[in-house]
Formats: sequence, C-alpha cells, structure tokens
Amino acid sequence: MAEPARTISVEWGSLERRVRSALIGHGSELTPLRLRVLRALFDAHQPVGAYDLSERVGGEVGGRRIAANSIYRILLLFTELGVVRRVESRNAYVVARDGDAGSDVFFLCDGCGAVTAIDQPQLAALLTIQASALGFHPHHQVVEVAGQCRSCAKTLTKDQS
Amino acid sequence: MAEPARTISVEWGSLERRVRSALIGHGSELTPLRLRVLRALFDAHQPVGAYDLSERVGGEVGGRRIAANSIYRILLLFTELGVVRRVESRNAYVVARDGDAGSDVFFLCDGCGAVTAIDQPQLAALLTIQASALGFHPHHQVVEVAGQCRSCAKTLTKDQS
DNA sequence: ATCGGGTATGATATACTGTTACGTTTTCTG
DNA sequence: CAGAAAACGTAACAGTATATCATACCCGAT
Repeated sequence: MAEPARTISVEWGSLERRVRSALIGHGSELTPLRLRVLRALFDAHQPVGAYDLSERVGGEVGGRRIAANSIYRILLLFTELGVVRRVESRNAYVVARDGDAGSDVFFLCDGCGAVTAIDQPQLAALLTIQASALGFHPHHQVVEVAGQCRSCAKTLTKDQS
Repeated sequence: MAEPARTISVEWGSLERRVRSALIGHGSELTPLRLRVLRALFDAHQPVGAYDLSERVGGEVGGRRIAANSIYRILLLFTELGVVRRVESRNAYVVARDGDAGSDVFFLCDGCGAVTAIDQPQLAALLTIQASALGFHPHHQVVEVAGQCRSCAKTLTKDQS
C-alpha cells in the first residue's frame, strides 16, 4: 500500500475564510459543528463518506455521536455553496479546490484513495458543445476517472515482478 | 412532465445476440433470468435501479420476487461484459450502446429521466492526456451530465412564462 | 421578561443500495 | 448414475440517504 498523496491544494486558513463568507452571504453562519465537519474533511485529504465523517467529528468530542442527519444537512449546505464536492463513484465528499467552478475532473486512486482534482476547461467546453448539439441544458457535470496514481502504480508493478 | 424520450439506440434482436455471444465467450450462457433482466433494462429505455429492476422482472412472472442478490450478480456480470453501464450519479443501470467502449458520455435528464449516451473520443483523449501528465493509470471513467433534455426544457420554459 | 420566529441540531425511524455467507437446484459431463 | 460446476434462492447484514418530529438557542418585538 502506497502512502496517500496530498492532492487537494487548499490552505486551511483561506478555506475557513472562504467558507465563512460564503455562509454569511447565504444568510447562515459557520457554526462549531460545521467548522468541525469542514476541518475533518480537510484533514482527510481524500474523499470521506458521510458516516465516516460523523465518526471522525464525533470522535473529536469525546466519542459523542453526531447525527447522520446533521452531517448530511451540512454536506448539502456545503455542496450548494460549492465548497464541497460529492464524489459520485465513491459516495463520498471532498473539499473543493479554491476556484473550482464545479467542472473539475477527479482522478481517483483505487490504491491509496487519493483524489487529484484538476480544472479542465477544454473538457467542459466539449461537453457544452455536445450538449448544445443535443438541445440539452446542463446544470451539473460529473467527470471522474478511477485508476492508479503514480506511486501506487509503481508499487503494483514491483509487486507483480 | 414531458414524455420520456427513447434515447439509447439499441435493437433488441442484435442486443440479444450480442449479449449471448459475449456470455458464451465468457464461459457462461444467457439463462432465462438473465434474459429477463436484460429485457427489462432494455424496455425501460432509461436508467433503472437494481431493486426496481428486481420488481419489474419479478412482476412479469406473477409477482414472484427476484432476489436482489441475483439481480446484482447479473448486473455485475453484464457490466463486466460491457453490455450494461452503471450510472454513478443515479445508482442505476442502462443497456450500453452497441460499440460503447466504456468511454461514453451520459446526458441525464432530470425531468423525464431519459439518458442519451454518446461516444466522445476527443473527450476520452483529453482525459488520457491529462492522466499521463499526472502519471495516473486510468482504468475506468465516468462522465455524466445532468440537466434538462430538449423537450423537458421547453416544457419548463412554458410553465414559467 | 417573555413571547414568538427562525436557524441549527438531535433522535428516531425508515427507505434505499449493496454485499456476504451459505444452501439448494439445475445442468453438464465422465 | 455420480460428481462437479454454474445459477439461483434465502437470509442476514452493512452502508448510504432521507423524512419527521422534537428540542435548544439566539434575537428582536412586545
């Protein structure tokens, strides 16, 4: 098993500021629970499921369990604000890159679970063109590629030799 | 609500032949249950969940319920053979277009549920290039666009006027 | 101060999705 | 026919998501 690579480049400080202002602009605020959820997601550096997140957040506070419910509500809020993205092929969630307009491509490593998010405007453009040709009005896109990251691929090759 | 559009262009006869030979090449066969699952999926003309499928297939035979288990096994087999694709953002399954090499783009209508699958080699190429640049070895890609199809978009516009 | 409203969270239940383990039936084949 | 392998069933369970109702808290108006 290769070591998880840190792949989503987000600074905690700027993330917190960004989320706080997004929430305020939305008429809400960055409550302690929301902050803890955001932090747990940030610390994971990879997609985390809602229930896993619930345990992580609860664990911080002396094992007190957080209602799955609340986690989902917070995840919904965060995704609506664009600060968190759902990884469809994993049923999990990650912190969005700063500047991610919702058209990022996710490269997901089966080995270490790391996710690399990149902006790919040409790809988004292709999809838009294709959609127009179909008379289709897109409002959300999912582009996810599963495979092995560089280090996991190396490890695998050695193992097989 | 607009009428569901028929979007996946597959002829039943050729589909059955294709699946049968794929199964035989795999050392299996097209059993009655597998045939009924395939048919139900074909008739739906849109993504269908596993449990929904279970009911549809069971309903044909006097309400006898088909084990979710068997449905999943068959779906797994079909997806391995490439005759069925999983729609990640819907937790559902559709018959693959003939010639779909696994790199199709799905346009999913939120209104009528219809799915339009198209081949988009340029897009696959873009993803491959990007993967190489990252040292990433892809083995599976998911490209799904949610939105409104032509007719549902029209209906919506009228409703709003 | 307290009443009322809104926001946030909890508690509980339930639905939906997917997997595992094991047993039975069928079919093929020697 | 015996044995093996494939196909399917049954049951239990794990994981993911939502619905509903109750509660805590803040804050402004009375």
